Amino acid sequence: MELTDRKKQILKVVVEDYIQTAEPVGSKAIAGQMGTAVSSATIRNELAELVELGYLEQPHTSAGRVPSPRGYRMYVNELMEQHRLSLDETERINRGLHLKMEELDRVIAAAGQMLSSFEGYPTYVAAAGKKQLRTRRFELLPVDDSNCILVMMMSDDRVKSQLLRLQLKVPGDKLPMLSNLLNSHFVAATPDEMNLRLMDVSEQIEPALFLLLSQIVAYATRVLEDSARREVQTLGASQILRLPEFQDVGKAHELMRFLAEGKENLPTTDEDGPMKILIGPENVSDALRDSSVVVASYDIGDNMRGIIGVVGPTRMDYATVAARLSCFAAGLTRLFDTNELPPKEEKRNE
Amino acid sequence: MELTDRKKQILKVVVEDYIQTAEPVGSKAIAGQMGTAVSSATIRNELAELVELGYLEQPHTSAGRVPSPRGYRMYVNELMEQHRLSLDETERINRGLHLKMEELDRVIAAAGQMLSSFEGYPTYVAAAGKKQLRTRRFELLPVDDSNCILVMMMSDDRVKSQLLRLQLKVPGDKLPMLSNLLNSHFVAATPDEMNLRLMDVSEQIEPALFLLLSQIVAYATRVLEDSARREVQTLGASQILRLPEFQDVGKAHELMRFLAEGKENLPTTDEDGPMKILIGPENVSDALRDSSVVVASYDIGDNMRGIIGVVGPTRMDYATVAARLSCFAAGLTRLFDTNELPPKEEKRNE
DNA sequence: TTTTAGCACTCAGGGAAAGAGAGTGCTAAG
DNA sequence: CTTAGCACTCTCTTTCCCTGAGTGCTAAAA
Repeated sequence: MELTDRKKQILKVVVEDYIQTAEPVGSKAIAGQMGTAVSSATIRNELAELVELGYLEQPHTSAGRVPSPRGYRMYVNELMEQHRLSLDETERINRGLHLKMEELDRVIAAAGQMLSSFEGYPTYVAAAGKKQLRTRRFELLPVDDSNCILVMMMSDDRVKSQLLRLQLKVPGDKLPMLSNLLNSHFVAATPDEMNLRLMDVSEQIEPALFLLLSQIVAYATRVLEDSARREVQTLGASQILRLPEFQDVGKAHELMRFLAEGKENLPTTDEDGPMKILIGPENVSDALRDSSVVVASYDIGDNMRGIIGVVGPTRMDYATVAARLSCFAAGLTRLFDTNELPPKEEKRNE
Repeated sequence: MELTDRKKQILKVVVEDYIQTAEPVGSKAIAGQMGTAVSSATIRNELAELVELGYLEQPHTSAGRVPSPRGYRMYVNELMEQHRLSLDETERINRGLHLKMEELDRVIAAAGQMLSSFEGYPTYVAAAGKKQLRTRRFELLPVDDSNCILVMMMSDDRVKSQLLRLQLKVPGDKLPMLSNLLNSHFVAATPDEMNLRLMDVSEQIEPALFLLLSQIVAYATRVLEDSARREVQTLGASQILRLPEFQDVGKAHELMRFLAEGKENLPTTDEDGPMKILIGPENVSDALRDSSVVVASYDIGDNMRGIIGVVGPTRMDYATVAARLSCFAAGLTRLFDTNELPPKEEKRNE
């Protein structure tokens, strides 16, 4: 059943009032905030029906009304007005994002930190490769008798390097040979393939070199696997302690533990959509059943994709949070866009 | 004035009982726990004097006694018995430490995480170079017309690399020349010196190369500075919510904010000592005034030094915490000892 | 002089009782 | 369909009282 316009209007007022005050909203207050002049009694009748329909809840008989998850959902889907960020704020966000030019993880973490302090809620961020990473090129640089440098370039243009401590002395002039071997046999390989190929060449080369080779392959495998792993960082978790819904230490503890330990289970955006809102029980994780999550995704160059999300009480200012989040996501995508702004080599850092 | 043996014994009982229960300790309970048979009345007299002397406090007239910071200090300095970890536990710690072989930051963070879950308190970790880091060697590898790879080795044997996006096309055959220039003019330099030297060579080379050169120098400078910066990580902050002293959300919030935002001000060990215990008001930071900190340091190879610390209520089990912390510090030092265990190149990772 | 038993006293914590206030549901009139 | 009026409900706060743990003091015992 479709709600009448007036019911929707009332629902909207209730949600927005409750978002601000965290107190059940009474009929009189609603009447005051509604443009059209209707008496509180009328409102009361409407409220009773909205409760009936499951959009509102009543903490106890003689209290005001509180939105139910379903009410929030309706609000988010139909009632909520697009919040327009002030130019000033957009500016501030973009400026903040451009400030830092460091390693990928840190830029993202800094963004999450900033978002968290804007919203007053905890946030989380993560980045992961879109497709399986592969090796692209190897280079071995001699250092001295017992050390050499391994440089490895990956399919997403990132470069990793590492000092290799040689167990057995390998004459410097063997390195180019080994380097060639790597580039001929171990390029464009996924972690799984690496080890297979290692088997293939095992008989072609002398044992001393093979030892070094397997050391290199092990390192490369780990780097590839590491980059594939999506590492979630949470920021500003302590913010929840400001909120009235977490004045109960037990509840606060539960959520904070989840944010610290179970963060891998925080929601992601769907494949298609750029943003996703999960309200209360819509969350799968038990720890989030009384909270809401808004999460957006952004592109990191062409090969990676990241997410940035906000965790808050169901009584969250969805309009503003969603607006800010889009702004952040857009800003990050722009920041990582390789086709723009030439002097940005730093962003591909690791 | 020196305390009598019996007073010390009583103080010890009070501290240890309070550490366990977090409840003020009464004279009767003390009488029960003391080996020598004395009546509670006698204890009461002694207690009154200990309060007089500032070793104990009384929350209110008719409550038991609670150790004052001074009491804890006395306990830590003289009364506390060396806690001996069980072999099993030492084993577990060392096994846990050896498991991970990743980037430095992560190994350390993993150690902090483990420590935190052992103690049930928040922990913090950090690592920093002992002396100013310098450049040691540069290498430029061609990729294609508009990209090349910069490899840079530092005085602590770490290697960093980076894809450089060239603003102007630089013919591949110019790279060795540039590489030589770098190795002849920019080696063994601190960040400050780097820029000075850049000035020196500015006229010797053509503008296109100079642009690239300054890009490289900027990158190198940043890397050197980054490595010098001591980045503190805090772990398990939410643990405090389990403690009775932080059932007050306000207090919990204050400390958690500090752990998240002011962590740079967390105490370090002194130059000399390997471990340091700070009790309540001995802490400089306001947020730690009601808490205690135990911090230990460890060596990371020859060039770096790290700290690992525990934050808890003044009512902390100092004996156990100190013992575990030493074990962790020793384990980490051993883990990072380059002169041992040949196949460990990974630990010098970044 | 030190220790002990005895006893009155203090004070925090918990529970019951009472009052206030906000808000509802219902009824009857507009 | 809307509104005014009114009785009713329920939480929250305050107050009061009681209980119990633990003390401090005094006077006797060692």
